[in-house]
This record gives sequence, structure tokens and C-alpha cells, in this order.
Amino acid sequence: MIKVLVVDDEPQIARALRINLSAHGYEVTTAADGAQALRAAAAVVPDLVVLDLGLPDMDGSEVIEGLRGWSKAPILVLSGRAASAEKIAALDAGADDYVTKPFDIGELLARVRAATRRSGPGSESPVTAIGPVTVDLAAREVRKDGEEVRLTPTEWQLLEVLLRNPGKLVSQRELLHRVWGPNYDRETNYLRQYMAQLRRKLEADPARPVHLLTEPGMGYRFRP
Amino acid sequence: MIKVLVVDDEPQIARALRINLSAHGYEVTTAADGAQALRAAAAVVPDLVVLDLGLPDMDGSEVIEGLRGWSKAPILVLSGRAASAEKIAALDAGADDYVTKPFDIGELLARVRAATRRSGPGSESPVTAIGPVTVDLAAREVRKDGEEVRLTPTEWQLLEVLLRNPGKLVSQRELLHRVWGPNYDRETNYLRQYMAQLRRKLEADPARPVHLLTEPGMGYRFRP
DNA sequence: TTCGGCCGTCAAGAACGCGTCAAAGGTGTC
DNA sequence: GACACCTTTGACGCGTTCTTGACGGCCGAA
Repeated sequence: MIKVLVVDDEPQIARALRINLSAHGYEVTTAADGAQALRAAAAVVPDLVVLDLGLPDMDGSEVIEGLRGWSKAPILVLSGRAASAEKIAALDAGADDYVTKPFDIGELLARVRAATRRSGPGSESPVTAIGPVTVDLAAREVRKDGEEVRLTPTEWQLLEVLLRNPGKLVSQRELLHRVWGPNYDRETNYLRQYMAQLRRKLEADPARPVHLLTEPGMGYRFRP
Repeated sequence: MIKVLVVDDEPQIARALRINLSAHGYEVTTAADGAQALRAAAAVVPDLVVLDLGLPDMDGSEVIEGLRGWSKAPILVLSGRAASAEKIAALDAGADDYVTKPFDIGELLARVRAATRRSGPGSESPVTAIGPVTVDLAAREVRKDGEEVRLTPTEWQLLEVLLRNPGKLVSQRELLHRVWGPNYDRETNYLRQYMAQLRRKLEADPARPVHLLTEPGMGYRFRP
């Protein structure tokens, strides 16, 4: 989840921002003055900072410089002052954007999206570990003892359904529907066929599976 | 020198921007409409684009998407429209900043500085090495054993999508969408054709590719 | 014990997808 | 207008994958 630090001394604005940002899936921390802001930034390490310039204890550029000393997170400045000199000062101090109050909340969210989009995609994909095997669903990559394992498209689909329901029993019907389509209900021989192939490729001892389990009469289960 | 592409159909504004930006040490190219803009962008590969939305031939978001297809350069939008919906649309299309006319030239320059500051030092030499081949995405230059290799525009787009997802499998659908547009879903013969050309130009042994790999039935993958 | 259901395994032909070659449109340049 | 280059389109051989059918083992029920 993307972490946003909101710095504003006016409680109603801070509250409005917290509500709107949370509603859009951001994890929000708030601070009411510059000192709090710097402390909070060090604690939570935000991915983006929304900073009101009219703080009681410090000048806006001081806060920006304090953050820029160690963080590269985008800083989006809010301010009641529309004078160009103010904007220029803030931007040159290290801010990434400058919005004057009153502002449209939709526009602010769009600017937040634009700012996070730039720095965002530096994350790696989650990897599922199955004993000696690692599965990277996003990259579509399977490794067994470091060696690359090739799966066919159908094998991938089947494995993906199981891995996305870890520990849960998935009925044969659901597996058939999600891999082969809604018209397949009774072709359990397909499942037998492909589960065997998956076990052959992923399990240490395919005859005695530990992670890709059969529940006779019901379906199959992936145990992490 | 930082290269800026200015796109504006009003000559006086384009001229004013050119003069001001040049005076501050930027290398400026101008374009008067969307088609010119996209062609100029492909030719000079700018580090930043200043884009007026009121172009005669194309919609603003089209231009933005056309650029975003292959370039990560910051896009600073100029517009006479102050409506929030316009701003949100432009920002979500891929723009980095939105300034309403009339604007203060000092503020614009500050926003240009802020935008270039981000991408400037952060973007470490984006040269990708593929065995005996080096690819410089920013400079649009490919060298094989020191010799320069020429790629067509389509080849560039395809290669860029793959290189920006190192190790990750990119589905044929996504490749078609990002290179040919959202209306192409099943034209996998295009992919076969152009992947073969890329391998012929980049791989040491095009018949046995090591870096541009096929995942049958799924897509293609670039392995560093 | 015998029977029937269910699962794992093996082995075939059928169908599909990929790489390749060749050639026809389209666009800009000289 | 001729030319070169790039894109689009069609067709073919080949390897892989999918589909389908059949067989034997295990287990619970009769």
C-alpha cells in the first residue's frame, strides 16, 4: 500500500484529506506542524508527502529541505498563497508540485496519482515458495532448485487458481470452469492429467505430493 | 544540455517559451500540432515536453498517450481550460503537471526545473546490455560489436516494452496493445514477424535466442 | 470377497502456435 | 514519377500442446 504523509495545521483540511486518500487506497499519516512532520516522516518513511505551507512552527521551505535531506519521496505543496514568488521558492526548495487553496479534491488526487506513478513501479513481484520451488505469478516464472521450469499455458492457469486460494479447497467444478470455461463440468480426466503434470514438475516426490493435494470426490488443494 | 520540446499552435506563445527556455540553458525544439509533436519527439528524444492542449489536429490526451507509449520524459501541460475534469483527464493520461493560462513564466520555469530535477539525476545511464549488444533507450541507439544497428519505429516500441519488464513475461495481448493499439488482440503474426526481425538484429544466433525468448501460447520475455 | 467409483498413469491422434519465407500495400524522399 | 523503406498480409512445415480413450490400483460399500 502506498503511504502518504499529510501535513496540515487545519484539522478540517487534514481530516478531509485523510478521508479522501484512505478511500482511494492510500495509507495516511497526519502531522499538524513541521516538527511533527519531520518526525513522522522518519518513522513511517512515506512514499509521498502532502505539505501545507502555512505551518505555525516552521517555514515551508525548511520543512521541504528537512525532508529532502534524506528522502526522495515526491512533495506536493498546498498553500493559500497564489503569488508566483512563493511557488517558485517552494518548487526550487525541492517540492514537486504546488496547488493553491481552495483546491478541487479530484484534481489533487489526480496530481497524487501522477506523482506516485513516477516513483511507484520500482517494486518487485510477490513470490510464492513451495518447498524447493519458487513461483512468480506476475513474471510467470517457476524455479526448482534455481533451475528454470517451463509450464504450458493450461498448467499455468490451473496452478494460478490453486495458488490464489492458498490452503483452501477448490472444487473440481470450479477448477474446470476457471481453466477450461463454463461448459466443462465433468471432464475430471483433464484435472487428473494436468495435476499429474504439475506434480511431476513441482513436487519433490510426485507420487507423494505435499503441496498439491487431492481431496477425493471434492477437488484439489494447495498447501503452502 | 537538457532538451525541451515545446508544442503550441500559437506562434507568440511558442516563441516566448523558446526564448525564455533558451535563455535558461535549455535546447528547445518546437512543434505546432500533434502530428508534428509526435514526429519531433521521435526525432530529438526530448528530456521534457511542454504541451499546449488546444491543438488543431489531435486531442490532448491522444498526444500524451502517443508520447507515453515509448517515452518517460515529463510532460508539462499548458491549457486555457481551468476545469478540474480537464486537469484530471490530462494527468491520468500520463501528464506530470498542469498549468493554466495565463501563466507566470517564472513559475513555469520553476516547474520545469522541478520536473527535470526528478528525472535528471535519478535516471542512471539506461543502457541495457544484451550479450554483445548494448541498447540505449533514451538515446534510441543500438550497438552490436560497436557497430550501430538501425531499428524501425515498430521494432523500437516492441523492444522497449520488453526491456522495461526485464525477466517478466509480457503477454501477447499486452504487447499488441502497447505497440499497435487497443484494437489489436489476435494479430499474433505481427509479433512473430517483428520478434524475428529483432532477433535477427540483436541475437548472436537468431535461431537459438538467449535474451528474446518465446513462451509458447503466452507471450515473450526479455532475459538480461 | 466382490463390486463400483475414483484417481493416477500411459499412449495415441488431433489441433494449435511458432518461425520462416514471400509478396503486396503505403508512405515519404529524391 | 520512380525508388526505398516499412508495414501489413498470406501461406507452409514443424514441433509442442491439448484432447481423448483406455487400463490398473486403491478404497469403501454391499
